[in-house]
Amino acid sequence: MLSVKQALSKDQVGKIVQVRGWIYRTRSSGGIVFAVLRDVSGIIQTTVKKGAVSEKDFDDAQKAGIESSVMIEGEVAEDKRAPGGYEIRATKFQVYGFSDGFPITEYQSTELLLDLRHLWIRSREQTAVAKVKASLLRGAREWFHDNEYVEVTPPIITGVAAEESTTLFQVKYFDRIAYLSQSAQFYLESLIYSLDKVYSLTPSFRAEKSRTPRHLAEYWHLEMEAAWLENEDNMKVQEQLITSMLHNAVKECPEELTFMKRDPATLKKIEPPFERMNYQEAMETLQKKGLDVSWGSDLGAIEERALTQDRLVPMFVVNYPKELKPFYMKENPEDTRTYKNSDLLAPEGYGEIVGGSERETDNELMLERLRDKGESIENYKWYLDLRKYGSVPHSGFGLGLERIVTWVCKLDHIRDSIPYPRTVARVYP
RNA sequence: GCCGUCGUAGCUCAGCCUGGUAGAGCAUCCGCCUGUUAAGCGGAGGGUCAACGGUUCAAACCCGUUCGACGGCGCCA
Repeated sequence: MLSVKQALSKDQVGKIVQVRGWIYRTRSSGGIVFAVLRDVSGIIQTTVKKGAVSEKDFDDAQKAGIESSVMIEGEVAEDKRAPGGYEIRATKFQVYGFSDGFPITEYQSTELLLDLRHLWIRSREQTAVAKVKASLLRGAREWFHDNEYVEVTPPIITGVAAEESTTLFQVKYFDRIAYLSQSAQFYLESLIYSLDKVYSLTPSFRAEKSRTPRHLAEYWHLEMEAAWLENEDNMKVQEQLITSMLHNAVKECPEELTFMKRDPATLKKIEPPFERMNYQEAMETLQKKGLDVSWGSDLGAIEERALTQDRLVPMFVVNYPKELKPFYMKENPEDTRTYKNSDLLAPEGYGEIVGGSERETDNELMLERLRDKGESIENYKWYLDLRKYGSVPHSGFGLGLERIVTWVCKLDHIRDSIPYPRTVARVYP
């Protein structure tokens, strides 16, 4: 048994091979059936001629519609008329499962593809995206492994509603209420005291009613936290990690990237260091472009797009005003209006993909900020404890995996970066 | 939470402005076709026009309400 990709080779020409998979396209013209076969590795045309196979096999080949599962045996031939340049001339056509008229046809709407997601994930687009995603993840894990980070497994169900409780999903937890995690950060911070450098890959849940091409209610969150790490070094980790992810995808998935209209060469060229732009400079740049922003304005979708749409390499925006960011970030001693933090923006207008910062170590400062925000101190008791027993400077960040996939695969919407997107309007299938 | 667009055959849409009793292509089924590229030719079946209410002799079409979907903003990764 060969994969389709293996069969598509000059070495196989003249040999009898067996392939199996699903019918991707099929056309019949009386005495000959053209069945294009799909498997994980690609597609290949097979021709089934009357007389070259048994009568039953020929009947089955005529009947087998799109997505029927089959095994085909035949001789590999080079043929200019075949898409891809090679075809298999069948001597056997064995059907495992006939397919009813496949409901996804040439004409598709967004709604249909979401309703039939369990079938649409078989598409070549979805297959390519899934492979690229796996490659990006492998690149990330390799980098973490090479740099002695320990992968840890923080909880998904959490007990207190830390950080803007409105954005959390509630779950019934025995006879109490618990919440689905929106970030593993606090738990990762607690683990650096023993493991020094840690990371985790977990689903994160946000109950924000976001209706945008950049938001999911459930997404895969790659987070890292390291002791003794200052904000500038935190950015170095990000640019190295992302480079490792991109380069691994280029190495493992050049065909899938090209299929998604992403030239692998543009990713190959991305290397550290990424540009660091101060928040202040970002505001000035945007003002020069004619946008109505000033100190204290947040960078929304429009602003991020304006900053990055002509770039090919990600960029950091650093040192945001404190009022725009959460309480746990470290004050910037060079400008105490700001934090030692960074947002990493993807190029080509795709927007924020990573948010990170050095963490505050002064409990008094954090208590003050929490009080200002009207938060209940009780909820943060264990977190504040961490600073009481051998506090160290440390930093970390969170990366939205689907955001990177959206950029790398040039997707119009983040929902296509995950097999079963969870959005405000959809939990089915 | 806010702004906008759209619900007609299994799918993609036309018809709505200007009311008169339902159309096309694809898919399905039946024929024909030995080099097709989501082929071609002939035939058949397939519709509570999202739901409810109103106006009218008459509503897919005009008006209202509800529901659903999608596009965008905000929030974030």
